[in-house]
Amino acid sequence: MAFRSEILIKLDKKGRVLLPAAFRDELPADDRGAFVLYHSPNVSGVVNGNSRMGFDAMLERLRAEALGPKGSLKVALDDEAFDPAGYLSAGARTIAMEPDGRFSMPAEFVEALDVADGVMLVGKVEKFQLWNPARWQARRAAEREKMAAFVRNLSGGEA
Amino acid sequence: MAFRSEILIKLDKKGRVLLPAAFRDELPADDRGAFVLYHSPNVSGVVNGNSRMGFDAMLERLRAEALGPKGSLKVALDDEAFDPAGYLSAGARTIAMEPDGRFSMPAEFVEALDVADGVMLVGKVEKFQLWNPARWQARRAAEREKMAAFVRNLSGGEA
DNA sequence: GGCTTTCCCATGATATCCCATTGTATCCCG
DNA sequence: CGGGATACAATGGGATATCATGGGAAAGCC
Repeated sequence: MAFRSEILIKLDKKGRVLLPAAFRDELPADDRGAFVLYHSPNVSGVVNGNSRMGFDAMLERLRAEALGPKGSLKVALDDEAFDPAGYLSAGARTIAMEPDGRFSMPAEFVEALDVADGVMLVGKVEKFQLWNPARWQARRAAEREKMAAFVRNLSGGEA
Repeated sequence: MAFRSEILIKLDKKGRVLLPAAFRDELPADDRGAFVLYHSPNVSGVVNGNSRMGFDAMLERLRAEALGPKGSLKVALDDEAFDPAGYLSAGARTIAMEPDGRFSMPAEFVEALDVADGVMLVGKVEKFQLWNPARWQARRAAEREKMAAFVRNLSGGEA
């Protein structure tokens, strides 16, 4: 399971978006009818997506990391302590797809992305992202620079 | 089963509140007609909600954890010892829904939340919370900071 | 008999279902 | 290897169902 490629998809006047076949094929075989969208925890204007399975697994790792083994009972009772998994959940929505792979984009995400008639879907290995197409172009240009620098600094075995 | 998303719901002049479809769908298939509301054990102004099943399971874990294997017998007899599960139960109410998913909010919760015409429902994975909308905004803003810090401190491979 | 609670119906907005269209990729067959 | 036939991906749009909400009528309850 690995999300790849960037695909520009129409947002039609009924608010529907198609999850491209390339992404649908990466959803678990036994849970193809729905997936999860959630606000990026630290970048505004970015919405992340994953399979329900993938999202839940991430929450679980998060809690294990943040709270230790006895965390589950504490997190169930303590409403004061900060719970990163709870935070992400609040910003997440389960999205059901029609048989043809389309879904209606919740208004909150349309606003967050500030998109009007197209959404850029970007594969990020174990998750994917939704971007405003123009913003993604800018981001992508910036990342190209960083990637080049990263490769340059890989100081391989060669002199 | 995982509660997600935040939804603002009207509290109408008859004291009714709708449990949104997104939350109703997370209730066990064989127990869709009712759920449980209970006061947060450590944050005033917050009311928690869960399926009857989920709430009971939490109480059970609580007793097992707090009192050990022989806890159930002890708790049945010892009225002197403090029983956290009993405490939570006292602050809990089973809420029956109408077929359309609405329920009438008990006055004690309306007071605790200090709401007049709207309630914010927030998904927290294995339970959900009810908030005064304005208070939730404040809480959410604070948590956004904490989340960003949390992500920052995940000390990736970068130097 | 007023008051609250429950049941039922109404309504606007949204989401879902279903069918149609177009373009591209794949297949099949000689 | 060409040349269509076929399958599937992406999109549009009408009809229908569901969601969230308001409000009237009926059924308790002191």
